[in-house]
Amino acid sequence: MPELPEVETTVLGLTPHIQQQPIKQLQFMRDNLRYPLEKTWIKQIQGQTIQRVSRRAKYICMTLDEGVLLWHLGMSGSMRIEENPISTQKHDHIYCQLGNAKTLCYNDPRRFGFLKYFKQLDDFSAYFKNYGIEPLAKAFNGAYLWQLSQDKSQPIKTLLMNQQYIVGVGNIYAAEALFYAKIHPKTPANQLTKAQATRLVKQIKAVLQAAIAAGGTTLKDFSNAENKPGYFQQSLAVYGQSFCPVCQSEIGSFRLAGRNTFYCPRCQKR
DNA sequence: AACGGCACCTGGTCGC
DNA sequence: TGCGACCAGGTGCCGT
Repeated sequence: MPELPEVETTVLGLTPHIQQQPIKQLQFMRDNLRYPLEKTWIKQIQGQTIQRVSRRAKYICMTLDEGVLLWHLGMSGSMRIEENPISTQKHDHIYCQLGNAKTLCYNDPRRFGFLKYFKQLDDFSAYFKNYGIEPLAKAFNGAYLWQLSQDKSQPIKTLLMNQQYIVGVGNIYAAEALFYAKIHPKTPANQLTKAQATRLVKQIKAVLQAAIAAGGTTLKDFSNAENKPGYFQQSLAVYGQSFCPVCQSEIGSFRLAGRNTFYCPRCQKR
């Protein structure tokens, strides 16, 4: 799913409906998402107010009076707001009724997503200790990526998608950014020139921002808080495409670390 | 340590 | 129309 732009879209869409709202009722329709949902959370969470909604990496964070709710959308998750009376959908797993009579619904066909409740902020912070830099942060620049890459021989695409180094970039946006930067996905990270690193960072930021502006990419399951799809799939240059928008060459693909990897053999020479 | 392989799930699509 | 194989935005464990 949901890479950074889809999570950001979800956060932006949810915020006006749920921020500063008390949680009146929390319902788990099943307890086996990727990680178990613990029944004891319900009592602890009900009655608390959602103070703030934010994104970290591919996670949605809801800061409560005490602790944080941490959501991950997995591959097929989405969240939407329903007005009373709510219309239920197949694969709705969590309902959260708010003080404003709206209901936050978590839907996830494949159930790779999850919800965690951290009562202690320290535990919440600790959860992210092995996560890397936010790609839209100012500190993420060409010099940073070049430095990060120096001791790594793995393909640059694999590095981009490793959340330990850079968060939020997944299979779609890694392919898109590498295409615009004219870098072959298999290029060993430590062979990037400084100029390439600078180009790549610029294109990562540009593609993520463009995707956020378009409301994310909907290949199949993703929808925003209004239950509407994103539009960025119309702007994809290489992911899932047949011909290069620049040179009209046939788009190539191969498997890299188990993921289908799209590229233009002419624009992205090794 | 770093990497590939695969499991976790459902559902859509394609070929027979 | 039906069935099996294969594929999908992510993550994490297990083996080499």
